[in-house]
Amino acid sequence: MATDRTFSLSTTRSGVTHRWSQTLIPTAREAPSDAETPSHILLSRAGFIRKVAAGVYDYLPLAWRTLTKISAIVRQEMDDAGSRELFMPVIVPMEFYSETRRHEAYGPLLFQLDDRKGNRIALGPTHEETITEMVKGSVNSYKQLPLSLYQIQTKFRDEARPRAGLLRCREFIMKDAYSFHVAIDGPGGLNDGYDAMYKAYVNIFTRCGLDFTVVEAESGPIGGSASHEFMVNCASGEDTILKCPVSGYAANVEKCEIGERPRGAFIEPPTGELTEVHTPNLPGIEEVGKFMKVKPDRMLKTIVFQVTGPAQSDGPAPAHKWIIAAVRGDHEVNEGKVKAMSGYAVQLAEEKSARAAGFAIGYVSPRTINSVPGTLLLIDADASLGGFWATGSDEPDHHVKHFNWRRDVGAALDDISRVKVGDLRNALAGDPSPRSPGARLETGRGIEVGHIFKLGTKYSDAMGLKVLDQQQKQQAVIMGCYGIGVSRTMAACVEMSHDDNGIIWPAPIAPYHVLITLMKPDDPRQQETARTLAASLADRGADVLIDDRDERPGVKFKDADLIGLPVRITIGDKALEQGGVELKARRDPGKGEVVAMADVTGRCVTLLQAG
RNA sequence: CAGGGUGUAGCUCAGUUUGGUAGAGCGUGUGGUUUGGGUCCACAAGGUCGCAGGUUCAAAUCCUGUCACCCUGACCA
Repeated sequence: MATDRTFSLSTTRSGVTHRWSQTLIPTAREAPSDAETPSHILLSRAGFIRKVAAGVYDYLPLAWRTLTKISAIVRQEMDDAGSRELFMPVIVPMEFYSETRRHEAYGPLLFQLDDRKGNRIALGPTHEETITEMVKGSVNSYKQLPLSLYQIQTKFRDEARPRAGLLRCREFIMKDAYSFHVAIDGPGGLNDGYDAMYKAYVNIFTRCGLDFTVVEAESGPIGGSASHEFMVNCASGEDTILKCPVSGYAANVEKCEIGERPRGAFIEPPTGELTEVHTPNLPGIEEVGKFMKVKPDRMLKTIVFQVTGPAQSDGPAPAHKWIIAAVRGDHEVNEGKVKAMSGYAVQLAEEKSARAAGFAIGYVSPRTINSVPGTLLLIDADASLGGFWATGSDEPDHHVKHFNWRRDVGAALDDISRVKVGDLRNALAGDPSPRSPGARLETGRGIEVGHIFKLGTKYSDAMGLKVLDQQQKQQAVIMGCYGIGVSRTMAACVEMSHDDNGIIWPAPIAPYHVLITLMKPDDPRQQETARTLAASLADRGADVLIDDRDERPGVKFKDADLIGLPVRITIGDKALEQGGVELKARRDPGKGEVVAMADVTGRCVTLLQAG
C-alpha cells in the first residue's frame, strides 16, 4: 500500500501496512539443534534471526523492525535526557589504547586485525577511547560542559564462549553514552548526569514493556552507589540478583551487602582433639566432606589471595603480601569484599608462588596466619563462630577435624592488624537485609540489559582530556558512561515473555502491532475488509502485517502464535456473515471473539495501549 | 583456556561398530485432494558426507592432520 509522501513540516505518525508475501519471515517447525534457550529457539523458529557464525547473527526483517523500535524508544529518551546522538566508527586504531592500556585489560576479548600497511586495528568493544579522543579535540572550556553524547552501534567482543543466541554474542548492537562534567556535585555535575541517565533508563525499559529490576553493581572509583545494572527479571537469566522485600534494596551478587550477622568471640572450647584425616584425590569441599562425613557448612574453606597493591593508586603501600580468606565450606568468597575489608587490590593467588611461600593450596587452613610471614587473615562472620570445624591440614592430601579458632590460631586473633572478621562472602537468599533490620534477602534471576556507571577521570587522566576551568586552571574532565544492549534487550524480552506456542511481544516493541489473517486470501470480500481495516489501523498509528499467504488455516494460526504479534484479526466467512471479524490478543488463551467491523480499530487500539 | 561432544539435503536426524559408491521426516516444486489450529496422495528437484592427506581394487565408514560448531566450567568494562 502506497504511503502518502507529500512534504510536510511535521508528520503525524501513521502505521505501516506490510504483506507477509512481500517480506521474509522464514518460520520453521524445528529450531536449529544448537538453540537451547527460549529466546534463541523462538527467534530462530519465528524467522527473526539466522546464525552466520558463532555469536554472529543475521537480523531478518521482523527482528530489524523490533530493534528499530527499541532504538526509537532509546533515542527519544536519550534525547529528552539531554544527550545528543552521534556515530563513531567500528574501527579503533590500536594507538588509542596506548595510554589506557585497555587492550591488555580486554586481552583476547578484543577483536584485532591488520590493514594492508600492517597497522593494527581493533573492532570497538565499546568506545571510551574514541569519544575521549574526539572530545579532547573539540572541547577546551568548562563553558562547553556538561555534555552528553550517545550512539547506537555494532560492538565486537571475541567472547571465549558465545552462547544462548543473542544473549551472549560476539557482534551485537549496543547503545553507548558518555557524559562529561567539570564537577561531581552540583548542577551539571556527574551526579546530575548520572541521575538523568538513571531516569532515562527506567523510562526506556518501562516503555519497552519489560519487567525489570535496577540493582546496585560494583562501585566505580568514586564509591557510593556509583553503578547500577538494569536487569530483566526472568528465571532463565544468567545473573543472580538479591532483593530486600522491605526496603527495596537490590544488588547483584558481586555487590550485595549482608546485614548484621552474629560473629564469634573466639572463646569457645575445642570440640575435641585436632585430628588429621588422610583425604587423597578429593578435588572439592563437597567430596572431602562426604569422605570425612562432615557437612560443608561445618567446614572452613580457606582461599589464598595475593596483594597486588593499594586499593587506590595513591594509597599507602600494603603492609601484607598475602591474604587468606576463610568462609564456611558452603559459602563463596567475594573478591570485592576481600578488597574492601583488606584495603588492598588483590587477586587470587598464583598457585606456584603461593606454594613457594608455604601455602599447601587445596589444603590451606587459617593456621597459616602464623606460619607464613606477611599474611592477613580475613574471616567471614559465619566462619568465625565456635563449634565443630573441619579444615585443611596445611599439608597435601590431609584435612583436620575439631579445628578450634582459639587453640589453633591463638593470639593473632586479638591483633586487628593481622586478623579481621566481617562480611566476606556472596549473599544468599535468607541472609539478613543490609537495609532493613529483621528483613531477609530474596534471590531472583535476571538478564543484564543496561549498565550505568561513573567513570570519574580514569580516561581523561590517561588520555589528557582537560578543560580550562573558571579559575583558568587545567582540570581533568569527569566522565560517566552508560550502556544498553539493544539486541540483547530484544532477546531478553522473549525470554521474559513467551509461551509454548511462541513469542508474546509487548506492543511497543512488537515488529507489527496487528496481524490480519485472511482465511481466503483470494476472496475479494476478505481482501477489501483487510484493506479497510489496515487503513483504519494505520491511521491510528498501528503497524499491520497482513498474512496473505495461500496456506492452510492451521499453518497460519501456528505462525501467528509463533511470531507473537500482540493482536490478531482473522477475516473469514464465519465472522463476516455476522458482520464482523475475529479479534484475539496474543496473550489471551482461546479462540478470540467476533467484533463488529465498526468497533475493530477501537478495540485494537485499546488492547495495544494496555501493553 | 580445561574437559566432553558433533560435523551427512534448507532444517531435524539415521547410516560409521563390520569399507561395496547415500537415506528418512519436515521444508521446497508440480499435479490432484482438502479448507477455522502445522490435510491427504502421487511425482520431482536437492548432498564436493566439514576440509586436506593417507590406507585400499573400493572410504560417509579405517588412519593422520586440520577447521568449524555445540555443551559444562573458567572468563565476562
